[in-house]
Amino acid sequence: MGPRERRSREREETRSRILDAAREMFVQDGIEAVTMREIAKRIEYTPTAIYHHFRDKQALIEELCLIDFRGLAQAFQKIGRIEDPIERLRRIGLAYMDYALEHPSHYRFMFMTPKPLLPASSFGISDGEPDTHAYAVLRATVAEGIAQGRFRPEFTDADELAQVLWSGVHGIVSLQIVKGGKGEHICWCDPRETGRAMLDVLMRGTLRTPTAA
Amino acid sequence: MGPRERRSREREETRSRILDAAREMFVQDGIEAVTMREIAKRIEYTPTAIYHHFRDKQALIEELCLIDFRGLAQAFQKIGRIEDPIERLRRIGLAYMDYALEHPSHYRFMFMTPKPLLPASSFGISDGEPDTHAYAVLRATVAEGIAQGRFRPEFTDADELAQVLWSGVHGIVSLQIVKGGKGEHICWCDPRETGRAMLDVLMRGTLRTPTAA
DNA sequence: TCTGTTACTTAACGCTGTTAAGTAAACCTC
DNA sequence: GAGGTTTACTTAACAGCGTTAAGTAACAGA
Repeated sequence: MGPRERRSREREETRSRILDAAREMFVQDGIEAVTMREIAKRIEYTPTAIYHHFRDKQALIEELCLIDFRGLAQAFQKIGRIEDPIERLRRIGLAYMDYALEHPSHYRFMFMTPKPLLPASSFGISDGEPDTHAYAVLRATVAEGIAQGRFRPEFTDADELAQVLWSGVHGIVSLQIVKGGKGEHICWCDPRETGRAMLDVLMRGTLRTPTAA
Repeated sequence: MGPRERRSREREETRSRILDAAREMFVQDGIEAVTMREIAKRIEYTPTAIYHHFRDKQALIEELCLIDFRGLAQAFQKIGRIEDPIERLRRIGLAYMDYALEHPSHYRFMFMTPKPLLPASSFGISDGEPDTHAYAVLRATVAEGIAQGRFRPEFTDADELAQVLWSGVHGIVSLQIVKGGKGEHICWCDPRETGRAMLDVLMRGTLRTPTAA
């Protein structure tokens, strides 16, 4: 615990302060309100200082989202203990929608914004990024259901079925995030309700033996 | 046909040239590549000239999208002649997804980007904007199906059911637009295929008498 | 011919993300 | 302990953005 450790600990500390400031602005005012200058001002540094901790703005926000998405990964892990793969799917869907609706800014950045093509496993976690990992969990669960013969016979491709299910819940939350409520003439229903309805529809539409309503 | 008409015709002409230039950049390089300065350069005007035809960038692109979305409205109108509301729903879903996949930039701007709160029927068309109108068509068709007792008894709210169906197809195309193919580790299926699968799932999940596969 | 409107340009403002160059302190080595 | 290197940060600037105030030159109508 010489001065070397202290230095790198201090470095990590300002790094965290940058992330925390960015998070606050990010969730409060949305992604377009996050400017490097304002993040810097909030922590009383110059904008340039941030570039010693993050390659650019994209990388900063990406890391922020990745960190915060670990919450979803943990929720998935807990769900993973449920035996019945179909019940597991249902719970995964609910957890996913809950997370999206509670972190709309994060969700928007991760799943509603095209990335400028990140250089393929840009940092440490390799292909363990939360989104890819989350898809892997979904796909595995779907595959388990297929193997158990729980789905209708036309669903043989785990990727296709997983993507249909993902699209269903993604559709609900993304439409809600971008159009929900506000000035629209459309009378938007409670997303938790339509979300549950969607999940029911997806299940009844894909399962061989429909569960009792 | 005095010089007065000629003047306003000329005005309309440069207005169209702005829209055409913007459209070209918009579909080719995506929304973030559209800068006022480059649009102006392409038609050999100064950036300021554009502001004599459009309030700001948002209004320009909005009008562009609205114009181009008339193609979808026309497709919906043709479909409207089909008698069976369920078959009509299916066709509406297919037309919607086709349009989205053929005009990803337009779609992204219209349904995947939060608007800075347009001042409620900002110009002429009032609440006849294509997106609201398209939803009205969908909702009416759903309501017709409900009235005919075609859906499962738990679906009584036309808005809720319409939003579930819309979310289903929106989920497919929006996920495809933002994540499709590219560098991902996920093995993405052909969106036309997953789209059809989604439509089948939605129908089987909502209809009282499931159609033959 | 005069007057007012119209379509456009020039020049600028304030903002953005980003970077080259400089500084001052802390560290390691001799 | 002196010298040199590394580190964390600042200063100052660049190029680009959307947007606007003010000016200009051509044209329309009286």
